[in-house]
Formats: sequence, C-alpha cells, structure tokens
Amino acid sequence: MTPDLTRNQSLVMKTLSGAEAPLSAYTILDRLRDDGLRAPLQVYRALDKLLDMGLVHRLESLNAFVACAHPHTHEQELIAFAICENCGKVEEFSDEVVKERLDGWAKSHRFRAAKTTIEIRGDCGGCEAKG
Amino acid sequence: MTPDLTRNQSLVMKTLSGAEAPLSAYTILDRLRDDGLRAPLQVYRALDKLLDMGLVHRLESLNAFVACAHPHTHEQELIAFAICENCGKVEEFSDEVVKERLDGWAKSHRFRAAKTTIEIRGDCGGCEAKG
DNA sequence: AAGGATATGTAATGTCATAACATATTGGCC
DNA sequence: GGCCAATATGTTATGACATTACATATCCTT
Ligand SMILES: [Zn+2]
Ligand SMILES: [Zn+2]
Ligand SMILES: [Zn+2]
Ligand SMILES: [Zn+2]
Repeated sequence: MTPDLTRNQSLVMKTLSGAEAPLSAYTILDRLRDDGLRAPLQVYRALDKLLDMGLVHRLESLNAFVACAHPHTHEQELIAFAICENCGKVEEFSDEVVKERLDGWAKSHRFRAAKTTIEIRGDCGGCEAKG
Repeated sequence: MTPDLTRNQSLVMKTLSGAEAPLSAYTILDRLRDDGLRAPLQVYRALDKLLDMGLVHRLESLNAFVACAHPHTHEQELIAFAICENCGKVEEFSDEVVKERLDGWAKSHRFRAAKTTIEIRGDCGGCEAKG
C-alpha cells in the first residue's frame, strides 16, 4: 500500500503532475511560494520521498524532475527517457532487450548495478513535424 | 587529423588521464593551481573542446568528467558507462544490440536522437571481491 | 501523558556552470 | 615584415543546483 503523501509532498507532486515538461527543484519552489513554501530544502525533501515511492523520476542530464507517467507499473524494470530539447516533453519507456543486454554486461563483469540511467536527448516527432 | 591541444587543454587532459576516477571541473582546477590556472572558466573551456574532440566524456549522473578510455574508436557508436560508487572507477563499453533497440524506439516514435546517455551506477567486481 | 519517529521551518553554505568583458596569441594574406 | 581575423586566455561577477546544521512541530504508539 502506498503511504499517504504529506502536505509538502502533495504540493510538489501536484506541481509536477500538472507540468508539461520537467521542472527543476527551484522552479517547483517558485510555483509553491503562494502555498507557503520558502526554502529549497522543503522541495528537495519532498522530492526525495517521492523518488523513493517511485512517483517521480530525476532526469540526470537536466538536473530536473518529472512525474512518473506510469506509476506502480515499473517495479524492477529499466526505464529510459526520451527528452525533447525543443518542447521539453519527456517520454518514458522500457525495453526488455536493452535491460537484458545491460544485465548481461554487468554479470560478465561482476558489476552489481544499483541504478541505471538512460536518457535520449533530441527532438520529438511533434517538433520535427513543425520544422 | 586531431588538432594539437592548447596549453590549458593539455593541462586538463593530462589531469584527467592521470586520474583514477572522474573529476569535477573544480577538482581539476584545484589540481592545476600550481600551473597557473585560476578560474573555473579556464577549465570549462578546455573541457568543452576536449568533449568536442571526443577525448573526454561527461558523466551526467556525477557532474564529472573522465578521459576517454578508447579515443578515436567510437565515432558514432553509443557509449555506456559503468560507474563504481565505491572506488569511483569507470568502465566504458558499447553494445550494438542496445544501440539498435534504442534507435528502433526512436525511429518508431519519430524521435530524432542527438545524444544518448547510459550510466550504470553500482559496485564493481574489484570492490565486491573485497566485501 | 510520555517518548520516539517523522515532518517541517530557516539560515547558511557548498558545489556546479556561465555571462560579460578585456587582453593576448596564432596564423593566413598582402 | 605588417595587417587582420580567428582563436585562446585571463578575470570578475553572477546564476543554478544541492546539502549541512539546527530548531520546532506533528504524528503515532504505548
Ligand atoms: Zn515512471
Ligand atoms: Zn518536442
Ligand atoms: Zn570514450
Ligand atoms: Zn569499485
């Protein structure tokens, strides 16, 4: 069972869910000033918990955060992100073959993987279409 | 033909080549104080060029840089990094199947990939062996 | 009600990266 | 050699991202 969210966690989650693109912690903070948030730590602490719960992902190449597009569906699987550098939209996907290949490399090199990041930067179909 | 490196580029390259683990720009700067470097920008500018030349890679999940382990050998291929969170060592590898799968996803979603990041964080064989 | 665990508030600081502007060096061309 | 443009360098200030440290409040179990 997913635990209930605290006030700050709810505020941060709502902000990310309503966003079209990834947001930095400081942008989230700015959008929550009217709700009483004042300091970066209030956001970072909420983000930490939301990351633990799998409701939010961190995009390493952007230093920003997105709401998970498929909560509860990727328990153990590998997640990849396609990030449009033009409109900012992010697509989440997973590929079993990619996971198998990376697991295979790790196993053959005695590497114990804790977390894997896959991020593709480029231009999405919507943006390409518009030229 | 690879262009010759300038003074600052050489200094930064030498520092990275001699390092056991990825270094942040500011750590590189600290190690080059005695050689006359004073400001972050001197390092960042050198890094930009070295990245362009493919002699250095940036690790997004670490905000740090490593010397390329196989210069000139990965022209267009996808590079993955296995990063030990214990000893800091980084292994570079590539996998044609992974590349094909990600290319396939991109093609089917009309996504034009510009740069792909794959970083596996965990513990390397050497560290596992020691417990 | 007591006490521990969890959540929150706040200030200060640390870490990573770039903008803006001045000066110096390099290298082709006449 | 002298000129000019391109490239590289030096320096200061500032912006952007993240954490440490400490105080207070709230929740939950006993
Ligand atoms: Zn997700
Ligand atoms: Zn787009
Ligand atoms: Zn390389
Ligand atoms: Zn190790």
